[in-house]
Amino acid sequence: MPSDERRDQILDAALKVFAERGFHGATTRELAKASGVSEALMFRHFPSKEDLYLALQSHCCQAKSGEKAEMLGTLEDSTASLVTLVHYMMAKMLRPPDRVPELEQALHRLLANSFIEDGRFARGFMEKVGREFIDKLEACLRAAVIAGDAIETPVGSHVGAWFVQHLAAMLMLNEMPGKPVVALDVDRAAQVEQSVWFALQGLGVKTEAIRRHYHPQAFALLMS
Amino acid sequence: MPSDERRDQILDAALKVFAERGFHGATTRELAKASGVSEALMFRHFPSKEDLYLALQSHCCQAKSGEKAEMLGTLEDSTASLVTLVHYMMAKMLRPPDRVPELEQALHRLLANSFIEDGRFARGFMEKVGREFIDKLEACLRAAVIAGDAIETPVGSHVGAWFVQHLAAMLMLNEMPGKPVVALDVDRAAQVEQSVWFALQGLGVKTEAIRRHYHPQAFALLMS
DNA sequence: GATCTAGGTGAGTGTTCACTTACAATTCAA
DNA sequence: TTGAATTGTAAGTGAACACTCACCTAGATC
Repeated sequence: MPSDERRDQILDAALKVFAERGFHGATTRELAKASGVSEALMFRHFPSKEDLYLALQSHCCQAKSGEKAEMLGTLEDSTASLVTLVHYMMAKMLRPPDRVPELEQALHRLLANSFIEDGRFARGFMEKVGREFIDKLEACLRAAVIAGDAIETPVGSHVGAWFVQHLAAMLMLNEMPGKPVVALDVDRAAQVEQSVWFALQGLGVKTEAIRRHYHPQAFALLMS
Repeated sequence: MPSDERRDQILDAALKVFAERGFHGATTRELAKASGVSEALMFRHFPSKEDLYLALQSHCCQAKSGEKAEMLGTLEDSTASLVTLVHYMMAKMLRPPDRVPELEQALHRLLANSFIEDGRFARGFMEKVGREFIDKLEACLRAAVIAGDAIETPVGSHVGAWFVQHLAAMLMLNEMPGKPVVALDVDRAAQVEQSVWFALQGLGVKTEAIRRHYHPQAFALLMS
């Protein structure tokens, strides 16, 4: 097999193993076995376990970037888009664990680990991948203010957009162990709906405007 | 030295080491050295590394519980208390790293690790320690609705209270690596202020009521 | 003052770790 | 057909790991 393919194959397998066991918890034997090659070959492609880990991180950054750009590009800057964006974000984060693709789950774990370590991977990832989302959300919020659907508040649009992202991230983190850490006594759909309301209200969107633009059932159908 | 004291001494030292290096990253040699005893003695008190880790988790749960109860008890259920609570929470999470006591920092890291693992520790901790806070916040929110300071929204008071807690947790997590993962271009005080606004608005508190009750500078003086 | 017990340790144990070496198989241009 | 480069591995290596064991020591008990 050509060198690049092998490399990618090793990286793909390593993502799962590192995500499951953490950097120190993963052994080189496991890593090699998971990618179906000998340890020796793995060490030829990546001179050390640490190098493999770092390569994996930049591999993830490149792979994920750009994926969303097209979807975001088709949305105009408006209150309706704002609602769509926020719902999309929350619904994505609150999917039941078996609906989250294995690779995405692994990536989330890697990101969470980075927060506990030096944060470098998470920082790089957020800058490349989170940015587009935040920028769009911000633009839509400003459009909503101009349209009279949202009021000006002391929460800056940029900061507010990040708060929404933070909330979504924590909702996901909460679901990451098999059993949620905090088990709210409402079902998933209601949790999505309420988190969307909370976020939009937090940004200063008027109650009446939310009611006008947000129809959770319609969104649910659209996305399934 | 009596057995219980030694036990506690080992646990205190282990908290820091486990927090810094993670479970797999921490070696028994380090753990013993940090607590100033031989490995042999450590293994007499805790039959395995895993046992030490588990003992540490329940030790933390017990130690922290009850600390806040008195402070919360003195607050009446009102809009003013709601504002106070939310500001207190956000200000606490957004302290500059050097103002966070070492033990608390370590506890936060342990909690974050638990989210990535099976979540059991975090779940136990939230149930014991988070509950009081959430209950109080919920009661205050209901009082605010009755007082006409907040509107009824589709966001349930219990769910809303947890969203506030989630946002606060993520703000902290964001600051956990030395350098914040997402660096917002406003200073800490403004970040606290804006997160309080965001949270209160998210809960449905009216703009006018927030403006009437929330005076960040006054709070800042009060708490320093 | 002999004995017992609980607190304490230096010097290991076998195992597993990240990483290496020596060497075989395949490819492919000259 | 050759031979240099690339792709691959079985079988190691020393170091570090979690954990143990034989043996101290101080002070209470009889």
